[in-house]
Amino acid sequence: MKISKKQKILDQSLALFSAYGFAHVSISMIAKEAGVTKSLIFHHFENKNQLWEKVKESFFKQYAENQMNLFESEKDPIELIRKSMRYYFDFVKDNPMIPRFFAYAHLENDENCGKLDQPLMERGSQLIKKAQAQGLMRKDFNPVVLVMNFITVINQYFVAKCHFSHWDETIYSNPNSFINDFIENTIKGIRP
Amino acid sequence: MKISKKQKILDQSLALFSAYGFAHVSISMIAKEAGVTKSLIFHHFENKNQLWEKVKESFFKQYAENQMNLFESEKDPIELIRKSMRYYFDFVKDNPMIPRFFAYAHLENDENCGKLDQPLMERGSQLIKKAQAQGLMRKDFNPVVLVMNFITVINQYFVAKCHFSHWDETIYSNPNSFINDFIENTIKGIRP
DNA sequence: ATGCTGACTGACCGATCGGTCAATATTTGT
DNA sequence: ACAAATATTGACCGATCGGTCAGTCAGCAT
Repeated sequence: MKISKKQKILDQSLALFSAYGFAHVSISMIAKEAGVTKSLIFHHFENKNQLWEKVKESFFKQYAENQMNLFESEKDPIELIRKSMRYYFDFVKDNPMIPRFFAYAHLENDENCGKLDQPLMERGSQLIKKAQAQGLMRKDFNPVVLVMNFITVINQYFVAKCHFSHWDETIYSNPNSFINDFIENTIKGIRP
Repeated sequence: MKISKKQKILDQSLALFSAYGFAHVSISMIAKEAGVTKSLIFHHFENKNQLWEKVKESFFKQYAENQMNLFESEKDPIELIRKSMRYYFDFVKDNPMIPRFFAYAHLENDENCGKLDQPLMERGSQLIKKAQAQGLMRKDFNPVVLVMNFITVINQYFVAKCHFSHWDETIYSNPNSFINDFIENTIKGIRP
C-alpha cells in the first residue's frame, strides 16, 4: 500500500504548518518536503488557503468521528464527560501537531476553525443540557464553558510545555497524574 | 515630551506583531505605521529577528512588573483564589496582547517565558497548599494543575476568540457570565 | 569653522513569494 | 487499441520580501 502524492502533500503540510504556522511555510517548502513539484500542489489544491483548510479537515475528521461515536455509546453523562476528556487527551498525545496547528490558526485569526467542530460542540452541549435537566449536573453554568475549558487546557498542556514545565516538572514526567487531577477537579466542579 | 522614532518603531512593531504575527508583518508595514523609512528600522535593529526579540524583551519586562501583585491580600483562601482568577481575567482583558505574546513564545519553544512568572506560580501554589492543609480544599490534587488551568483558560479565551465565538457567541457578548461560570465550576471542583 | 557622530533617507538588490500555463507522462474507460 | 481524463512537470510571471549601501543632515564637541 503506497501513499499517494496528494496524501504526501497533506501530511507534510500538516507537519510544516504546525511547526511554523501558515505564513512561515511556503508552497515550495511543502513541495520539497513532500517530494513533489510546486505545480502539483496547485493542481490538487486551488491555492494556499484552500490547502490549509483541507489539511484542517483531514485531521479533524478522524477525531470527530470517534468522538461522535463516544457520545452515542456512553449512557451515563458524567462518565461520558470523563471519557471524552480522557479520549481527547490521548488523541492529542498521539497527535501533538494538532494543538500547535490550532494555536497558529488562532494567532493568525483563522475565522473558519470554529466552524469545523461546531457540530461536535453542538451535540456535546446538547448532552450536557440534558444531564443538567435530569439533575445530574448543576444547572447554573453554560455547557460551552465546560467543553471550552477542557479542550483549552489539554491543548495548552502540550503546546506550552516549555512554559509549564518550569512551574512543575512532574506534570510532564507523570502525565497521568496531571490529567487525573484535572478530570476529577472538573467533574467535581459540575456535580450538583 | 516627544517619543523617539526608535520607540515608535518598537510600539508599532508590538501592535502589529501581536495583531498579525511575526511572519505576516513586513518591515515596510512597520515603517509605514511608525511613520519612518524602512532603512531606519535596519539602522536601529540588526534584522527582523532581532527586532522581534527586542519587542518581546520590552514587552515581557513590562509584564513582569505588572503581575507581581496578582495575588491580593485576602484572609479566606477560597475567596483569594476567586479574586485572583477574576483579577487575572480583568488584567488580560485590559492587555489582550499578553496572551498572544505568550502563545507565540510557546510555539517557538521559548524557554524564558516559564521563568518569568515562576515566582507568581510559586506564591499561588504555596497559598493553595496552605488551604489544603487547613482542610479548606481537597488534598488530592496538585496545586499547579489548578493555577495552570485558570491561566490557560483565560489566556485562550482571548486568543482563540475566532474559534470559540463560533461555538457560542454569548460567551463574548457576555464575558461576565463566562468568567463567573468558569470560576464557580473551578471553586466547586476543589472544595473538600 | 571644522570634524565627528548618530539619525535618517531613497534607490537599489537578489531571493523568494503565490500562482499560471503549456506541454508531457500516466492511468483509465471503452 | 485508442481516446479521454488525470497526474505531473518545468519554465515563467509580477509582486513583495528582507536587507544593503552610499550618502545627506542636524547637533555637538573642540
